[in-house]
Amino acid sequence: MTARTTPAHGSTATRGSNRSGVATRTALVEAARRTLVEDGFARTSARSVAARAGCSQASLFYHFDGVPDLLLAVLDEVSDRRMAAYREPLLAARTPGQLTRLARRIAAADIASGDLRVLVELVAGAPTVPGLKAQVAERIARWEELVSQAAEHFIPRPLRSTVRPAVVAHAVVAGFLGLELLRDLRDDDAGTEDVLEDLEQVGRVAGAIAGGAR
Amino acid sequence: MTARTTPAHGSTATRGSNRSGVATRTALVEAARRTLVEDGFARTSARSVAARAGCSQASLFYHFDGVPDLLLAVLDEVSDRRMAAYREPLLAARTPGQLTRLARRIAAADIASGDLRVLVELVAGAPTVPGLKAQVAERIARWEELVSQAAEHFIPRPLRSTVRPAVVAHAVVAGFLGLELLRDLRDDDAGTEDVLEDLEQVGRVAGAIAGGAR
DNA sequence: GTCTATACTTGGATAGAC
DNA sequence: GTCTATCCAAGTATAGAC
Repeated sequence: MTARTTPAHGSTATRGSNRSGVATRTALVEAARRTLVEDGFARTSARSVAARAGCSQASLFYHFDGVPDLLLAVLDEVSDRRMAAYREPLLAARTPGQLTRLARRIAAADIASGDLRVLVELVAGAPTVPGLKAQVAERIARWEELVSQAAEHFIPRPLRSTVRPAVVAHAVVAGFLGLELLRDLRDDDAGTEDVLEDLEQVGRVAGAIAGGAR
Repeated sequence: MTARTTPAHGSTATRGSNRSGVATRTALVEAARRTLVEDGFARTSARSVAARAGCSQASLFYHFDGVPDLLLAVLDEVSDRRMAAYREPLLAARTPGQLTRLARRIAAADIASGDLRVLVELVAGAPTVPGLKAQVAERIARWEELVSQAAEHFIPRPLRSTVRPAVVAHAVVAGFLGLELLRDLRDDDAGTEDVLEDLEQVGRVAGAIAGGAR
């Protein structure tokens, strides 16, 4: 149940001034993403999204099973794009200095693009929408797994039973989400900037101590 | 504008089987708190709260200026109670071991009572409700100040320009909120438990190294 | 103070024309 | 595929009786 709606496209023609079906579908996903970022989960309704996408509500329900289904499509788009961009650099990091610089770069990009906001809105809003919760949890879990793998390179084996990589990853993801949550509350990026700044300083020092500075 | 509604109570009598006005007011605050915890911000409506409080919607609008005003009363109740309970012990902590044990105790209590959930729901939901945002931000700021003061005892002076107490406090608050955000997503406390467990282990070791173990 | 009843608004979702 | 028109549910808020 709740299978993703993917209507068959009989003709691929983009006829005249009307855009094709796929174009409308794409526009809806992008409109929903922007609405989540700019107006928040609560104000992301079929009406508001359709208006931004420049189509009618009915089109939304033609292309998707409902609003939650559309939100899931947004999550997948953001999730896949982030994973593609960050997976390799994260696994390639070897010194604390590299890792913290990378973390800062990722945070800056995710904040500027609104991707982090999309994740926060969905994580915070999903629990009230029956089907969404599990789906969102799965995407977050994938992200935690990646961070966990990256963390393994930085936790000496004898410490791994005390400072477990998976646990560190959970804390890191929670930290990112929490920082974005607070950032929206004060719409002042300074707080997040400062945390990353201090973290990078610490990472730099740790990298130097570890010796393998490059 | 948007001043808190506090109707004058001419007679203090609790007459017959009807509870007094203050009792209804209190019941509404408690009902709103429970609704936030159990159903989330989105489902906390005048209807749902009044039903749980055992009174009519109209009573809610008599005692409060509207739903946001009621939510603010909930925030104050939770905020003040937490501050009263945690202020002294937090400022009294002197070893990392003490601090992490305390942090764990606080987290456990806040999760069990639902207070942390109230904070998360309000921080996440406030931005969409015009008046609420600034008020919630103020309460969170108070909490950050306290944590900042506690953190000063643990950051050696030469390090305080690199690891700024206020920044650490911001990160800590973000971490708590983020962990609770994720906890709700998977309704499985294990993740949070593990983070606090590992943190306490690290704190214990750090406390021993610092020498001042007690 | 508290109630019932009601006016008004917004959102999800579908029918049926084109 | 996309639209307009429409139905229905749920929310905020107020009026007026008691």
